[in-house]
Amino acid sequence: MSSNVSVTTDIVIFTIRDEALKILLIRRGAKPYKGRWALPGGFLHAEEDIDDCARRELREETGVSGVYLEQLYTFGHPKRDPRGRVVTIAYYALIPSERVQLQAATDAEAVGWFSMDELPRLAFDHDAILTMAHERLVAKLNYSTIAFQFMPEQFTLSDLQAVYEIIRQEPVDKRNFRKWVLGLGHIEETGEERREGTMRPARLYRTKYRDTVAIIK
Amino acid sequence: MSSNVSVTTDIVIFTIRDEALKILLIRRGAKPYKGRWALPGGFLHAEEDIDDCARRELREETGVSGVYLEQLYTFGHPKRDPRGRVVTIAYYALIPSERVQLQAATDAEAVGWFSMDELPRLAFDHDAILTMAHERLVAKLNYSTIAFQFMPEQFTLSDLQAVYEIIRQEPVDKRNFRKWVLGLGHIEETGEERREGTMRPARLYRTKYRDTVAIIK
DNA sequence: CCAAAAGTGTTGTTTATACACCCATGT
DNA sequence: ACATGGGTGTATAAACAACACTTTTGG
Repeated sequence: MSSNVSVTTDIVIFTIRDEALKILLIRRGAKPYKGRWALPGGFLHAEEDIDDCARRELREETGVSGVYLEQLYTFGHPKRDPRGRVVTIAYYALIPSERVQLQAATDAEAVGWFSMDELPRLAFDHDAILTMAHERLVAKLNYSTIAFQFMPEQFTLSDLQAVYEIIRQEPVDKRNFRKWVLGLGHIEETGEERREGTMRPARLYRTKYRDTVAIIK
Repeated sequence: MSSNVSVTTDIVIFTIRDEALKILLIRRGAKPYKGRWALPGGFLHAEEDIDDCARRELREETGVSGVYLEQLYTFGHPKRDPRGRVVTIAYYALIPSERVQLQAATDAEAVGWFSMDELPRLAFDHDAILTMAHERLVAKLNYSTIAFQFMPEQFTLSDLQAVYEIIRQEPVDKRNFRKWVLGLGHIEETGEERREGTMRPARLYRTKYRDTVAIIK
């Protein structure tokens, strides 16, 4: 019952930062693909569930835990890793923008956030993994509450709208958006407001079902 | 680069038969779970792509090839197989009803088609795999042309409607269904008709894009 | 002429889209 | 008083859902 197949998990970590959708990459310090940027990930431990493996890698690379994590797809082309036969179970995670700071928990030199439109060449088949994760995220915007996973505890409707605009790469009508998102019944007013600079304060909202991504419509 | 993890694929094979959605199961002849019904599947070969592994298992168990096959999910709980650490990449396949006959290509005693509502107890975590596959199939009916994969070369609109009714387990309005399915633009008349018994002949259709499952609306 | 499935339109309801002005605040 | 983003409603178009009768055939 042993084999010459190794199993890893790789994680595509998304966040919203500087008004863009960013992905976390790490620079490889060892062969193969030494010096290339790659998705965080690593080998499955002996007695570890695969979800736990992905969570562990996420925590080790970003210091973040308790965020949305979903299995994406399993990649297993025989030649995808020059070292030998490695099957990787790809996950993707969504991190609220506020928590991005915790990235300092890891070796700062070797970690970076990249926009989808300024990606470096990636190690292994990680570009294919990343592309699929991005497609899944864009698709899920339309039929789930996945975007809420990017939000901090409290947020304004404009904050939330910005997430949709950034991921869709196109403007969203303010009134229609508010009608739609309030009609979902998945967020509620906190009663507080955010005062910022010289403008009218914005009402703050929170998600009613913090850890759940619901399928909608 | 070797490990004590084994990798398998398991396949949930759906077809429409006797006016019901059926799943192919095989009876295990060896321990563990000897005598229990299980999903067809088997170990990943050394130089084999994982999709190819699933295709091979499908062919070995049913004699069928060239059908719709899609990766479902990867299951890897450390205790899911009593023999040791086995991660399984689950797939699901859709077989046109006409081709079901080819099942005789395998050991007839040990193979059976089961309806979702009369399933036996299954080996391993195969009930969880099967449940997920079924949910995926039902979900995909609503936003893809996946149901066409159950159809033979030529079929009537009533045949196709029956597939939707069987999977959804509820009646579908004939006029709305026809408007919708013809409006998709994915099927066309063959020009032929099917005469059967003492009733008005039905027009025959074929799918325009035989091997593609399109995402719709 | 009967039985059985094939085929065909209209209406009302819900959902999505387009679009522009007033409000509250800090300086 | 002004600059900035916050907040609000209506009208049109499109998609979806409900619903019943006529047609064609073989016996």
